[in-house]
Amino acid sequence: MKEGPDITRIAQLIGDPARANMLCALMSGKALTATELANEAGVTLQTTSGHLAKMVDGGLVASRKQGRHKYYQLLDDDVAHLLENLMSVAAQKGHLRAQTGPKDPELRHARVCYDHLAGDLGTKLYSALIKTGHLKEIGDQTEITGTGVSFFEENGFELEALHNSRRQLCRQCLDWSERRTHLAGTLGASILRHIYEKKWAKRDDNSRVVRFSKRGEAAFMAVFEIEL
Amino acid sequence: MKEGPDITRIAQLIGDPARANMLCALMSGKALTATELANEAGVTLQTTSGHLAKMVDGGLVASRKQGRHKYYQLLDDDVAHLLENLMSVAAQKGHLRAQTGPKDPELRHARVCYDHLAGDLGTKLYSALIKTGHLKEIGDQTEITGTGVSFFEENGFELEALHNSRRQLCRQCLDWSERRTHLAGTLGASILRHIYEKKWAKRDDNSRVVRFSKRGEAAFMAVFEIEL
DNA sequence: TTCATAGTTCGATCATAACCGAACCATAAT
DNA sequence: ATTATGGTTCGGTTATGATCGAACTATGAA
Repeated sequence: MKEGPDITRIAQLIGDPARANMLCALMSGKALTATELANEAGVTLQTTSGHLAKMVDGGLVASRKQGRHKYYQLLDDDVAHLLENLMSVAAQKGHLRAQTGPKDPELRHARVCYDHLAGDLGTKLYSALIKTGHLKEIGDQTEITGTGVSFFEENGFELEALHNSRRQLCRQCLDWSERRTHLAGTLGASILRHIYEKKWAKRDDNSRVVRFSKRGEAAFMAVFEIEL
Repeated sequence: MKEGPDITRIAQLIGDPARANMLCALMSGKALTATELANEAGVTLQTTSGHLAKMVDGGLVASRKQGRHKYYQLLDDDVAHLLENLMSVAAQKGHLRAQTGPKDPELRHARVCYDHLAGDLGTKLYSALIKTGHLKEIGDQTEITGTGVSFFEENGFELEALHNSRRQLCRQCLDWSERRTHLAGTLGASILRHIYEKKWAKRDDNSRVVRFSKRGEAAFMAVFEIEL
């Protein structure tokens, strides 16, 4: 047999604890420096440098030099999608971390998944968009509807620009904590940006947590007609 | 950070060459014995036994005893999906295998990709379905059209049942040999079953090769209006 | 210039785990 | 019963690669 692309290399890269921690940190969508990633992974800078070189070589992360800092980020959203998929399978098989972090409940409530919203609120947003008819599912694919176009444009989204992107507008992403779908793609990313712009929520600096204010969450729920 | 499910274990399991080969072999959907998997992986039976125990423990494969044989298969289609995803990223990043096998030409012509047709014929089938207007591409997604529905139903496909499946109807799958798209999803699987039922081709027992008869291939090309 | 910070490269150490030989258990055929 | 086949367990070997200390380069600040 032995045909097909060689998955060993990619899986091996992800399968090291230090590198896996770095990749999870990069799932925040933020570009991080080598030093920051070293802290995340709990290894020295030398070790980190070696790991990052391997991941750049393997096509998982991209680097960008800025002054005397070197910023690293996930190469593209296919890599992000793969990682979330891995998390989903891992969660399903019960491979949770030995010690759950203090932020675990917050993460399950609302977190960043690369560049869009995930967690309880993310899945609820998705359901609401389907229920109000702004999006519709065709098989496992999701598309925007006529009323959806009006809705988003009335709320200041520039769909034209989103449509012209190389990336797809709507994409389903499996949520590891909820085991349900949330919305990825340029529209998903755009909604998260909208949330920040409206100051409904802001990001936690050292985690994937998206922290809504009380009023922000209420406004968010109201605009997108999300039910409890 | 260090929150969320632990992806290390799963990735580590996949990231070993012997285990990756076994998992790829199991992507054929068939249940295989430990001995068969040992041959696939090119390691002794003892080593294989150890690998399989780890993968069962890790939730990637399931075993079933039958007489003095023990059959192994992928645990569920989430695992298959994850592997597909990994292959797609690997192919995209150019991680192909070093040595090509003896059946390589046949594999490149027509082979099974989990449960659907891949290779030269697979990609040509896909192009033909687009060209005849039975499927249409919307960004990175593919959908069936009105004429497509008629076409498949006239040819005995039960689209209703396919639509109701949890899996998606049409899905693009990147072909490693052709570097082009072929059709996956329930429709893709259904077409492959159709090919077997019409006896246009049959599977090679020890590989993913799909071997068309001369007349079978001609009939296949004619029905789907595939051009050379 | 001098110093400090960010990151890389090199070499040595060390732990993990893949591997196989050999012995073992389980099922089936003779 | 005896033999053959399929699979597991155990122990020892070996290779890979993660790790860090130390020395190095590069950029920026004083």
